[in-house]
Amino acid sequence: MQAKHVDIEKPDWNFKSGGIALNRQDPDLIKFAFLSNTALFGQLTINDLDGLTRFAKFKSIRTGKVILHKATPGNHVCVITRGEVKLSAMSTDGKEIIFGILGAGEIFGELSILDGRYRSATVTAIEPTELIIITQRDFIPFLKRYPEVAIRLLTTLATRLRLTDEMCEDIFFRNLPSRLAKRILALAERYGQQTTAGIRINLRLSQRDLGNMVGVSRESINKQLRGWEDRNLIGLDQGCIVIKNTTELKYLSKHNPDRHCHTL
Amino acid sequence: MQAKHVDIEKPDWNFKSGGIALNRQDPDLIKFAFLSNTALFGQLTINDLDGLTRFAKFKSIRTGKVILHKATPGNHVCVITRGEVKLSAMSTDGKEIIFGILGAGEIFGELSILDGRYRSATVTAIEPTELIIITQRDFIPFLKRYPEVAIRLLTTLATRLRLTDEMCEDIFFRNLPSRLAKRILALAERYGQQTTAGIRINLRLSQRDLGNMVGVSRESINKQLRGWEDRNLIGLDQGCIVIKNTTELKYLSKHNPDRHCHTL
DNA sequence: CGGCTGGTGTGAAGCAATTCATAGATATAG
DNA sequence: CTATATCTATGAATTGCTTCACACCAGCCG
Repeated sequence: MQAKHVDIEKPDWNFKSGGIALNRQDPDLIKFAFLSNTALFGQLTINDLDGLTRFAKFKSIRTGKVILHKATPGNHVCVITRGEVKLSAMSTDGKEIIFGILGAGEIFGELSILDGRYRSATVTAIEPTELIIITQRDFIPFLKRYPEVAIRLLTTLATRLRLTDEMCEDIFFRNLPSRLAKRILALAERYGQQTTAGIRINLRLSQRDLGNMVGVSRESINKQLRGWEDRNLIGLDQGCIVIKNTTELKYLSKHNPDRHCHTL
Repeated sequence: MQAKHVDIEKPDWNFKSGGIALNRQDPDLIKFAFLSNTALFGQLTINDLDGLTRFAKFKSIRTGKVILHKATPGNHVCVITRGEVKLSAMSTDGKEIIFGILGAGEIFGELSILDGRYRSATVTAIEPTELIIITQRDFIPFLKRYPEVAIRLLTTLATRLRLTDEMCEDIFFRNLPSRLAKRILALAERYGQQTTAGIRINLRLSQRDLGNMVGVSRESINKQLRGWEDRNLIGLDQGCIVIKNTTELKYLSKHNPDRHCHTL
């Protein structure tokens, strides 16, 4: 049964649960089941979470659909129950930068809730995605009532801050091969699956996406990947990258060469 | 009276206050006087703050001294009561990236407290600086006890996350002139002082520092600044940049040219 | 005081990565 | 089941910025 599609930006949600197997059960129970598995809201009882999810809604998003737009106002946070989303920004001339990818159990949209400013990035589903949407009205009082959740959220933001700091560093300090190798290894850390051929990254990423994650052009990614394929460092399996020589890739990623080393 | 110098990394602080006019008064009162003026701890009473500052220490730092080192463990946060510090990271081959500058009333060192990992950046005093140092042992329980402070800290982190995201965007999307113009205008926003010649940026920054803030070489900064000086967009006053034509600089900063526009 | 260190100023040479151009392969929509 | 995007592939031309090399200047310190 397909969930009714509702535009998240317009607050006319008139359904309580959608697109999930537990469709006909008590919505509060479903919300609890999801949230109690997240790092942020785990360790809380269903009674604790009641105040948080009273006005919460479910929503399903199709691959490729934008969930929220950078530079627009927003007053809700989203918890991902299924799927993957990318956080990104576009330049006026059509270039894109991908800040990161979030998956099940993770939260986004909290920045606008916290500082009242426009959304800092565009969020797009890159897999079929299900969300629980929590309003600011529920969220902030909840943080005040459960300071340990506020502190866990602080930890989450700390982690993200570290990641973007690191992204800046990498762009400054490393060249294309080093950045790309590092990113591929990071992706493998999260989406990698051991196969006979090597570690398969189970995430459909175009070369353009990869370029936007690392800050180089699509063509450069292509040439680098082909180069590595020729050297048998990586391979392709149905559009997914397979790492065949982790050691060498790690070497490339560690090395931050600014000269005095051929980048082959 | 010069405050005794104490190495912050070694926990042998044996003084309670230093280098400030109120030297001989009650240390708790001094701490309160400072903290109640900060965005984070304002609106709290001296009794509220007692639990936070029981083990807090003062410290003064001379210009150029490193306050804490990236990639080292740490279990204290610092509140700046006077001066300016830069957050930065170094590459293996000696390049530096400056993430930002913090001044009086602002806090740093909180990331390691929150996620328990090593310091994410090196912090260096770029002016004579005075700090209140708060231990993790005091800080975390305080956040739990005063959730509104935790939420204000969340807001602070949200702001910083936006800034680093924006930094990544700028490096991806903008070229040197655009980035530099934007940064200079941002500096003017904070350190600018209206003079007859224009807006004077009251902060001693070498061209190298400026380069490290926008991610280009010292030489490139030099050439760009000289170019703008020739066109009378900016001037120099005792090593400080003076903005003479804000309109034009704003135009340059907004324009994110990737071609089809001469960057002179 | 004279030597050293660190900042500024500027051209020439080099290069990593982009842009451009083009073509085939592969999806996705209608 | 075509048609229209979007992705991959690749070589040639271009370029913005870096690196290098050098000269000059100011402040600091033993």
